[in-house]
Amino acid sequence: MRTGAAALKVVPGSLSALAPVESATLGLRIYRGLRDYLMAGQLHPGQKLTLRELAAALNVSPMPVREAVRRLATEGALETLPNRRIRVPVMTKARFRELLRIRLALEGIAAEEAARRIRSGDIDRIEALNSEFTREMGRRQADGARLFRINKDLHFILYEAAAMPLLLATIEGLWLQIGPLLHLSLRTRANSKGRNPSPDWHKRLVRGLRRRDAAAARRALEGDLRSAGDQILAEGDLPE
Amino acid sequence: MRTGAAALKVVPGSLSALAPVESATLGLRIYRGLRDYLMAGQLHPGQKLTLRELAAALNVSPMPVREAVRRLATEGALETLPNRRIRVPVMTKARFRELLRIRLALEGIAAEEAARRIRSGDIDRIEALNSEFTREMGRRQADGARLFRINKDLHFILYEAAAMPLLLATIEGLWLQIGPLLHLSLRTRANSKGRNPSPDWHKRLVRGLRRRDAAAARRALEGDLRSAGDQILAEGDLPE
DNA sequence: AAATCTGATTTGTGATCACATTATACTGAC
DNA sequence: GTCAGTATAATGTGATCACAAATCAGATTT
Repeated sequence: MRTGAAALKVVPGSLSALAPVESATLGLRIYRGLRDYLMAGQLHPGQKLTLRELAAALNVSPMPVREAVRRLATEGALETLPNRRIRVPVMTKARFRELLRIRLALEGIAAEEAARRIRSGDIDRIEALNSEFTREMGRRQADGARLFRINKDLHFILYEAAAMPLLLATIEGLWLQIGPLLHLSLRTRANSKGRNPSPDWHKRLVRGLRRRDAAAARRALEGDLRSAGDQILAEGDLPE
Repeated sequence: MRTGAAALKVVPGSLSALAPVESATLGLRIYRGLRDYLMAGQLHPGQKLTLRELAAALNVSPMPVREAVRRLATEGALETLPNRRIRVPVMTKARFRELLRIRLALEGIAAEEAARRIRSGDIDRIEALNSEFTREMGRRQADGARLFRINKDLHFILYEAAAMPLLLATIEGLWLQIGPLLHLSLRTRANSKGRNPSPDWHKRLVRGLRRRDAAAARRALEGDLRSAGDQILAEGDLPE
């Protein structure tokens, strides 16, 4: 028997819809919390953290915090300096360009594969999210956090449709590193609306998906990543 | 001051060649040991591990072992089942194909970039390693472990020459997952020598690098990965 | 015989403690 | 003021302990 629930003799159709009892370890929940916090841009680059401080804020012992922090460190979302200090990594232009190049390759694969396998319902969901996205983009005071969330959901519907779990995990790791910056850029881009000469890559993506055109889907996605990346690089906030 | 050594007033040319005192945490050393052990194919897929067992074998407390194991788990080199059990992941054909596709994309980028930046001395080193490789390949009883090590060193000279640290770390993570399998395949391929119609991809790679031809270097590397991958898939040892 | 139950053992997880190392505040000398 | 030196506080690391959950062996029932 694997779990307590599985030990019951399940009569088909009677208990099969039972929600599995959720049990995550403390370390895992703290990891997720910190991850979302980082993605939302709530921790700024260079900021130093301490285990005891985090533990006190979360009301747990330093132990599970240690685990969560070390996991984020191996994913590149945090950094342990040789002095054993923990901090949020600073994004340099070189690091950002490298990240972008890797993303173009991997998310491009995901786009191609998704174009072949995605169900039309998921294309509808992407289209709906894009409507929300452009609507929020058009507002006078666009909500950067909301834009980021919508954009992220939109992209990950695509990536999940590729049905490549290892690729998905790798892409998630990359987003974890660049998330906060995207967050900033979206707000800026929204405020500088009006003179936006770049095509609507999301819309092109949807068209490519509907046609099952893998190459077109990849081109649209690459255009989206590149335009966002160029914008961030052009803003000049990045050191080095 | 960062370290004790740096606190000394270093007279240029007198102490500057002092070897930095090496201090790695226990967890890090255990991680490296387990990683090399996994890469060498000493742990077979599906094998179950326990923290206390490893700790006893290494003569340390379970704590640093826990850290090393969890790090390997986030890198995909180990697996923690929902039952909290730890085991070496089993490689399925689907997972292997996905891995190969990601490797083609990322190691292809590294090959291109390396072709532009590599110094001729490193090309010589690659050429020398390839000589060793073909020599070992030609022996009656080829040493699979040695073949794997030579092949790995050869590839990583290339990847380091690309000077993309993030890309390098990602590629290392991928090798960590396929390492054991390559290990097996190389032995098999060496034993089935004679009827080997595939071109010498390593040699083509060296030629491409000398010509600074990024496209040729990528093609050669892709050919190498594909031929090794096809061989492993054809052997049929992989489940599912 | 095969399946179910039950108790003992072992597992990973989290808390607490000890310690070497590092950062920080403080002092005094020039 | 600026810098070297020192003492105090705080940090990450690793060991040890406690505990719930999982595993396994043997007993019992169907």
